[in-house]
Amino acid sequence: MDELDRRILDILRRDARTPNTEIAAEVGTSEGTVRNRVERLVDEGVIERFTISTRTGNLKAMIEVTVAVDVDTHSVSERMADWKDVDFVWQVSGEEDIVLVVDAADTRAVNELITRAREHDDVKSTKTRLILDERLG
Amino acid sequence: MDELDRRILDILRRDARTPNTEIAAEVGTSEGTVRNRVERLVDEGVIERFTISTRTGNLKAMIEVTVAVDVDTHSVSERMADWKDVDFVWQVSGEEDIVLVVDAADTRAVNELITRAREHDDVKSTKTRLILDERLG
DNA sequence: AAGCCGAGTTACGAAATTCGTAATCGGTAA
DNA sequence: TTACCGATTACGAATTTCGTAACTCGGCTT
Repeated sequence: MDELDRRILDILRRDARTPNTEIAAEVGTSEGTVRNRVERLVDEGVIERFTISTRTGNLKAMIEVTVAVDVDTHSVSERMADWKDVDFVWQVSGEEDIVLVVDAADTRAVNELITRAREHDDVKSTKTRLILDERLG
Repeated sequence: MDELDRRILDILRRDARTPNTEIAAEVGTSEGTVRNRVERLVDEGVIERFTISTRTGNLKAMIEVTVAVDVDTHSVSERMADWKDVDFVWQVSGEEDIVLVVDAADTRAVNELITRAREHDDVKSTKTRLILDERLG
């Protein structure tokens, strides 16, 4: 993870479809080097995945979930990751245990997710924040 | 935004490098159609950007920030988005006003961000959660 | 009903990119 | 110095993307 890697990552974060040839020109090296390094970064897990950020609905939100103390948060979060409209599931430190980041069509869809979470036996409470504005770093 | 669009988005979310030809085969249409639709989805803003999710450091965290009531959270969050290691800046509803999602090398780097936030005149308080585990939806 | 329009889809050759692989380079240890 | 190893570069082949023109199929007008 040297400076060259970081510059490549910055470019890909901004636009993951940037061709290796163009990245190479920008950072002053060859296509093959960029290709090798990107491949290595993926292998090392630095790049978790190539993906898209979407705004399919009008509404993004964080649903903070508290589960009972004797629960395996790992398996709970694994199941929640499969729920529709869920972008991320984070196990976090702090008052709550799990945070769902969701991107839904409308408030009804968000409410469905909240309900679904609350209906879960292991879930003690939820707290929802609407994401009013998102800025990418 | 029909079923075909949604299937294409699902595939791209899983791997944004999937060739149009492969997507077309999977959803049962032609390369051109996939290309047209992806282009349209980008134009409509449904796809915000092609990007990578990274784990450059060992530590991800959420820094929840409360700012003074008379402050323009918009401009504050805009500046914070430029800070190093910051992936997202969200303006949110709820007790706190802004949430920073950060990906840092170590606790020291996270602490630097917290300090930087707290030194900001407009920031009244911060609350940090470590992200112990991340699962992609 | 015939004709027409437009959005979406398909077809296909050209351009660009990715990929496989072998040669080369640079630094390091023996 | 020599040998060696990982990283980089070079280059032809395979694949993908791109530009564009033809086609399809509803719906609408006359």
